[in-house]
Amino acid sequence: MTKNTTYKMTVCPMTYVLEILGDKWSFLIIRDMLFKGCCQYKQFIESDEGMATNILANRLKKLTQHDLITQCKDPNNGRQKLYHLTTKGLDLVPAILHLIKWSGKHDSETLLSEKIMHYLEHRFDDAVDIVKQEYRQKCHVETVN
Amino acid sequence: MTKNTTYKMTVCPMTYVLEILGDKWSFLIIRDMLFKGCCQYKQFIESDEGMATNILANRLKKLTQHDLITQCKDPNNGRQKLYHLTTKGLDLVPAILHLIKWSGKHDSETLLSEKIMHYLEHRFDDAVDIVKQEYRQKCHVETVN
DNA sequence: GGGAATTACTTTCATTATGCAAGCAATCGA
DNA sequence: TCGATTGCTTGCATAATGAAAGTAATTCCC
Repeated sequence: MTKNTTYKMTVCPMTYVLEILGDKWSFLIIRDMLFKGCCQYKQFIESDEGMATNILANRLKKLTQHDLITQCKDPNNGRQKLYHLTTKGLDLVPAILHLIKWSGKHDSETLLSEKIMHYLEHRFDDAVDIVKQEYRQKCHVETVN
Repeated sequence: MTKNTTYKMTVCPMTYVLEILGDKWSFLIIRDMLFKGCCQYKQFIESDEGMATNILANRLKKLTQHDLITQCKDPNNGRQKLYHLTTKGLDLVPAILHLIKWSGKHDSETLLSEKIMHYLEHRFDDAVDIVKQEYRQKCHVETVN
């Protein structure tokens, strides 16, 4: 199949992803895990956006039920739970980076640095690898320490 | 900047895109425009998902205000309006295709054909081009006829 | 060992969004 | 000119959301 072949993309369902992530908060939770290293309830609450506690609990449960994240007790502090992205969750990285790229391109007040923007535009696949790799390292450090 | 350079992706805002598209319906409207060729109010209403008329009107207005779509009168039928994606709207194609790809991969009941799935996995950039190209052709035909 | 602090929720209740049904105005075809 | 089509808008019942307060389990500190 070459690029010039007419290839009708007719049936393209996306209700599944919208069922799980079709709201304002779910994507932000995953973004905070990826880029801010959030893995505790407290950290999400303290994050910029000001999510209500009940909404956070609701979304963490939903994301867990759909196997995008896992919950486990912090071995060093029984009060705390640790939340981590699963492989299924990490699979969202390309989609999320495209959404971020789009935001950076079309939001005149974006906080996205030109450096990162440039990287997303010219080395997208590398960016995906880096984000995943950094996340896995972060996770490993946090769960082992 | 090579792939091996540690490149911290720390500031990655996506509130802008979620402000506009952070709900169940907005993405579906754009998907219907891209893949089902919907460009009239009626067509969106008749589409699978069963969107309420007030919600549709609300979302079309919002997407228009944010310049993702344009509205114009059908020159051949004054009762009808035609809705079309702008360049800014079409810029969402990569993100949407990744969301569709993710849905196809992780939804056990997906309707996405293996053929398209394979294409999304191995020729993603071509898929983006094809979808955009097909949409532009469709648009041209519809607005000129 | 006991009281205060921390963490992760849950509950309550006011506000907002959604969804269905019906209505309305402009346009068109006969 | 009259009914049908199209693209909305309105009213109202129901569901989701959000702020504030409460709760239970654990840990820290003396």
